[in-house]
Amino acid sequence: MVRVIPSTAKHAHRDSHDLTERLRAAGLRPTRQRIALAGLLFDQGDRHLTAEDLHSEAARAGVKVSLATIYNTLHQFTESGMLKQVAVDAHRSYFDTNTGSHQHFYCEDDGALIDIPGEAIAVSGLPMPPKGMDVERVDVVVRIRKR
Amino acid sequence: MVRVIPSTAKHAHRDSHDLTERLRAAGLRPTRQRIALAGLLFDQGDRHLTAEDLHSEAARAGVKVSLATIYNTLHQFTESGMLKQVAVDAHRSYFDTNTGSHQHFYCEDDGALIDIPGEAIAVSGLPMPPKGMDVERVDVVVRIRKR
DNA sequence: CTCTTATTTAGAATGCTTCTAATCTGATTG
DNA sequence: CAATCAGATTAGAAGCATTCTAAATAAGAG
Repeated sequence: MVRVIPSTAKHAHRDSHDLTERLRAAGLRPTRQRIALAGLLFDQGDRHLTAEDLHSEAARAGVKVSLATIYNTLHQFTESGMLKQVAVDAHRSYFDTNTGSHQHFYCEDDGALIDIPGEAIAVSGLPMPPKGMDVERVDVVVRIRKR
Repeated sequence: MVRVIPSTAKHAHRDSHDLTERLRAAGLRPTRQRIALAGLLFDQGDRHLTAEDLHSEAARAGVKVSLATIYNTLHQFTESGMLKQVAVDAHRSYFDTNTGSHQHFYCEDDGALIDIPGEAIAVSGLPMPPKGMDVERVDVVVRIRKR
């Protein structure tokens, strides 16, 4: 009986190459840790996760990475525009792999975030920002809870 | 020469009485600490401040209050609707004495918050919340920075 | 005034994040 | 391909805001 090489092997190779290029483009050395974390972050659609989430996910995936590196990497990815940081609650800070313009439902019961597509929503009547200041971005958080 | 009783004395008395009633209405015993903190919080218009801000303000005003009480009080006031908590940044958590519907500019350079009146701004195109959930409130944060 | 219960408090504990200094690795050069 | 060196990673310490704990204090009822 022939053991079929899983197709993920091929993907892993292709992805790893893409990720390497992506890191280089961001001015970051494609190290083992950064490639692994980028794989976890970007290989499964839009995600919202905390530093701790990513750390345990890496552990589960058998990637040995220190918590310090998790933080460094999340911040570097955020600075280079690969991630967006979402401040939703004094207690929880999420990193969002969807860097496009979009907004969130925030469930106060369990802390879950749900994307709201950017096209769906519109904010009107914004006053001018104070003199000498530019608008960086507009965040909308719709706080919801179980009825 | 007659020493005139400062008019603030009269106000202090009136305010203190009002505050006492307000605390009672919220189901909170009007203790020395809560009355003093309520005075600092509500006697000077709309304010955005952190626990640490209030603590040092109390110290400056000669009111002896522990930090634990500051936190307890801020949370109790928030639960009873006298304050609103504003999550704007992973690092800074503000309490807002303006509990009406309004939004904020957030200056990423220095962490300052500036009110945007609720009437000015409108959010349209909000999708329905997931089944069984109610919208609690919609927060808009306009992030600005120096040009 | 006494009793009961809520409140306050100092200080310890927690949790998340950043810092430090040492070690290691990726990339470049000879 | 070995040496080099700046950049990256790491364990653990440190930092900071917040919460917890257990004991002391103060408010309100009777």
